[in-house]
Amino acid sequence: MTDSSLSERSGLERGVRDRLLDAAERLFCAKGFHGTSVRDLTTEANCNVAAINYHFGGKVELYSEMFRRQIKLVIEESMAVIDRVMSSPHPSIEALIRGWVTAPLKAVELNEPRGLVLQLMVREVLNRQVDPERIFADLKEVFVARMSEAFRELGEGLNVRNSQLAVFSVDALMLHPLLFMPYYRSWIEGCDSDKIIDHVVRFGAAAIRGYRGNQA
Amino acid sequence: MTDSSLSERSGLERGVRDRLLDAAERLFCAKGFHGTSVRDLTTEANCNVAAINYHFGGKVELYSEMFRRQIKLVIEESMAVIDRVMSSPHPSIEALIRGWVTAPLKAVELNEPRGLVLQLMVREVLNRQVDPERIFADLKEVFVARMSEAFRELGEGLNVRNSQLAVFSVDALMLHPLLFMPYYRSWIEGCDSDKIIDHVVRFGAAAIRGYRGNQA
DNA sequence: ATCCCATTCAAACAACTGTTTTAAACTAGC
DNA sequence: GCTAGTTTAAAACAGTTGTTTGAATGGGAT
Repeated sequence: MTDSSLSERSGLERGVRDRLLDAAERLFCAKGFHGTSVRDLTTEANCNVAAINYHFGGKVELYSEMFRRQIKLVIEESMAVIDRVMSSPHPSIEALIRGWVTAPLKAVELNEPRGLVLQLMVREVLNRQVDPERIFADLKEVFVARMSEAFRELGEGLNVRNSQLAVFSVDALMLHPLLFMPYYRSWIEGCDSDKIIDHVVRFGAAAIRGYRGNQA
Repeated sequence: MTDSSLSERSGLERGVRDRLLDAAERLFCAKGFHGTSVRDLTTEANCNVAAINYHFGGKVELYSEMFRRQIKLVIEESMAVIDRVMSSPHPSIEALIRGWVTAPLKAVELNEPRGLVLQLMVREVLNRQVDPERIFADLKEVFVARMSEAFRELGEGLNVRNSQLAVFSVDALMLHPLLFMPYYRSWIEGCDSDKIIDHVVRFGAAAIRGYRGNQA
């Protein structure tokens, strides 16, 4: 009984290339680029060290490939949320923010990849392992453009720049607990992810409403 | 003419230990912990590789030492700002937030250590190179406690938990442009650090005022 | 001058890094 | 069954990592 026959029967085991991408997702998110060696990756993926260079060309290429795949998923999910909220009968700033931040914050609390990859995105911006422009181009053209447009529709009176700044700031409100969740939980009494989400929604919505009134 | 006599005359040259701490500040902030080798550090400090182990015991101990020193400075500055604003004739939420965020955001725009070390703090939380509790203990006990207290004084009606969450959220509003300043500048037309600071002040103050009204 | 202690130095240390090599195993096509 | 092409394997590659060694300095105190 060879390995391949066993893997075909189980129906779960995937090829070496996919196993490496899965291992990369887990390990890079947990320990970062420099903290993860190619031997960590290949033992996690149950394959030979040479497989990384054979299938991807090198460690950084594997990293970029995994990163690109994840970013694409994040953007798709986010766009779906915006469309869903904006096409609902009574769209509101609160519903929009809640739809945006709930999934990532819930995910990071459960240590799921959906939240961890956002942490890695921040780390990546600081480490500059790959060219940021190539990775974040879609984020700018697609997500920020669409979300700031939605903000202008819901919070009337916002000009373009202020709506873009508002998108960045709500991103800030979400990213902060996403990065520092343990500190929220231990420093603030009785603080769980539900309370944080409610806070972000109310804090962000109040800011956008109040902000609109006194802009230049 | 020996090295020591030369250094004494110049009055600027400091001991190897201090030169290593300076080099650590520059290089760790620029390239992170893993991205900086002990040989990078010692050549920058103009000393032998063994000096790190002799004076600090190892690379991580040098890192911790530099980090501790910088955190202390950050906390002291922040506390001074709070005291200055709160003892002024007409303290306001706007003045408090502006005093808090101006220095770091200006510093990061000029690539000064005052701002870079805050970037490194975020990176450190993600990399977990040193024990976070030991480093951030003062931040919790001193800074968050005092700032949330000031928020409660200025924004009457905030309870303890909401004022603490507000401190975290304003920190979020500051940290986000501090990490992503280049993206603010290139994605948002006509966006400089002054406009960002004004935005954070108005956005944060509007949130706290509006937030207060509808809390449970 | 002699001793002592702190400091600095070049050199070597073992362990680990990402990548390459070369041969073996496998899978299809004929 | 043979062969061509893709995939895997063990081993070695050259380079870097953080740390240690042991000898060589330096300046005071006795």
